[in-house]
Amino acid sequence: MVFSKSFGYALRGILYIAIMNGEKQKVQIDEIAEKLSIPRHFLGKVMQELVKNNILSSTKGPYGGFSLNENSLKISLIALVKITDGLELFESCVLRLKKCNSINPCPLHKQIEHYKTELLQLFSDTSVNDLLKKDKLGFIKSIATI
Amino acid sequence: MVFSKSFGYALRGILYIAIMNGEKQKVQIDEIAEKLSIPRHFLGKVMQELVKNNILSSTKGPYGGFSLNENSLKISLIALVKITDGLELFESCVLRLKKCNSINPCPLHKQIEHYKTELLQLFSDTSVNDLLKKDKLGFIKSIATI
DNA sequence: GAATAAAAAGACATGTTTGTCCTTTATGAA
DNA sequence: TTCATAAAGGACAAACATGTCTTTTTATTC
Repeated sequence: MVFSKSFGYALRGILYIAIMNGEKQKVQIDEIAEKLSIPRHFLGKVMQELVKNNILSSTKGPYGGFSLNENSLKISLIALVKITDGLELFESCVLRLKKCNSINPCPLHKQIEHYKTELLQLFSDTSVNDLLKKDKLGFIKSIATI
Repeated sequence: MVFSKSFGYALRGILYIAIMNGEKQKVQIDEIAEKLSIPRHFLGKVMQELVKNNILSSTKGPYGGFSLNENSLKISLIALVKITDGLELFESCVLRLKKCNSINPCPLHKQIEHYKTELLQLFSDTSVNDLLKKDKLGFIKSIATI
């Protein structure tokens, strides 16, 4: 349920680039950081990681910036979480017991397992594209409100 | 979904004392820490906090230790989370947007809200006592397996 | 080739969580 | 009263997440 700030920054960054696409292909980190109120350099690291994982492309120099790949928007939320946070959240015990499983469950195992499964399903089935809506201005507002 | 280690330590600590109750009223921090493989001093801090919040009692000196209060086991999981972690997890936006709400929702708001509500409900409705079972040995094992 | 623009990369700073150590305080027993 | 025992409390350390700054690399334009 609680993901890292990196995850939020990554998702919002991708969405911002997607919305800007059409007006301009390349979007600079300075613009994204400013519009979304994200620390510029920290966002830079996050975006670098997305480029390394082929979620985004980047070009240096004048007129450079970050841009979407053909399949950028098809990425599932779970794939994004995997890059920014890893999957421990979904795979590990709430009480952080290493040996907790359905055979030898912790006291909360049964109660929690249901949520983990459902959330995992949702995040596997939902792509970044699924989150995009028609109203550009409203959408920018919704990802920009700190 | 992911709570602090303090939460896990607190819950397992209370459960351990509950299980030991009957055999002896007071349980020492050293015993709990050893049996549950929890860092002794860190557990000490967590237990202190529980005493401050009237979840447990403690007595110093020989034959001292931690013991349950009359209502210790009636405490809800949400009350425990509140003490160890605070309620931000349940109250804040997944993307950490301050102004996210049902009127002005972030792109994940609708998808996530359902889980937050259900988990909050579960944690409000479940008491520590609800987690206790018959089989003492199996239960100790289940809270002790790191 | 020189100047400029933008991402990449690495070093450093801050904050929070988690963990350790040492001293103080309270309690019970001899 | 003295001693031993156990929690309380404070100071410190390590690890990790987050944030900032500076330099390097790459690309574009002139």
